[in-house]
Amino acid sequence: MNSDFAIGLHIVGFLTARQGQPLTSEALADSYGTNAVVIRRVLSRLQHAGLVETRRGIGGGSVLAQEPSSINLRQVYEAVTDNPEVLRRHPVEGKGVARVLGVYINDLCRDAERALLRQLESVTVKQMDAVVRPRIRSAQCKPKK
Amino acid sequence: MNSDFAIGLHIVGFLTARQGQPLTSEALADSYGTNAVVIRRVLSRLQHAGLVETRRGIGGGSVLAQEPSSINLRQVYEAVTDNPEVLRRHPVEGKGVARVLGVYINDLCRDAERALLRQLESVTVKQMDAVVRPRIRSAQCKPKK
DNA sequence: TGATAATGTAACTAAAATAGTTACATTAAA
DNA sequence: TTTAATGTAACTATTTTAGTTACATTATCA
Repeated sequence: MNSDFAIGLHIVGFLTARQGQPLTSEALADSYGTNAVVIRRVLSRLQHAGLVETRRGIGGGSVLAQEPSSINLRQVYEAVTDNPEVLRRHPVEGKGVARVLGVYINDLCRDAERALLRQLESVTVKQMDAVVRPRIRSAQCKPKK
Repeated sequence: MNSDFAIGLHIVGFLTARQGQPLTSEALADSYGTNAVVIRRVLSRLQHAGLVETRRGIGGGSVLAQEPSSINLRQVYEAVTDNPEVLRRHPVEGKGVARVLGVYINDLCRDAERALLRQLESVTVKQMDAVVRPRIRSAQCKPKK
């Protein structure tokens, strides 16, 4: 697993907090702490999945392409991930015991991953924003006293 | 994620099917299709977790150290894994938005992983064996007709 | 129209993770 | 005491990951 899911959530979360105000890949990169190209590569995937829209040129940048309430975190995960597997598969070219075990183990991995995806699916971007945004405000407006 | 979980399950599954007959790392390696040292490294972890017992010397090898019914697959997973995280964390050294998002995203990853582990926990080695063993037999005694 | 500010993307690099291998010390059984 | 096994360190090759440079493309605006 690479960092693309964390980056994707960062992008989506940040864009949502901005409520339609476009953010540049540069701003996102500064925020996440990486290079703008790394961000653009993830943005490109989010675009293809229809989760984000990007405009070039002066005043350009990215915004969410859908309502935060209609995007769940599994969609983000799948948008940014080539291969959704998080557990390494058992080779299945073997024979006899090896093959039988391989098939069983791989089915099992799929079940476990399904459970993970169900969990991600149960959270929408809107729900994420509802938790995150108030914390951002209170973090920015320095703790009173 | 490396292949250690698949290897660990292979080991445990194979040992269980053997019902107390020790298997050498060489035999396990041939079965999985790797080098015996790779197997021994995983065996070493399974031993430390108390899931497997190994004896050196002639006639040596490994056997299960517990009843198959009292081992679940989460135990195998945790035995062979340094870091049980399957989703890459968000860096959390940032400030403001980055930090708030990071904390939220990491909590979320933990929840998703918990769902995956719960799934693994729900399957015992005995249950695995109950599915796998019959298939091994029928694979060995060539399909009739 | 031309300067500017943004994205898109290929190509390269450094570092880390992964899997495999060799070598050899240790242990236990026959 | 020979033989067959494990334990483990050290090394290598490959792949993955993250980051970077470079530059073409696109859009805005003065």
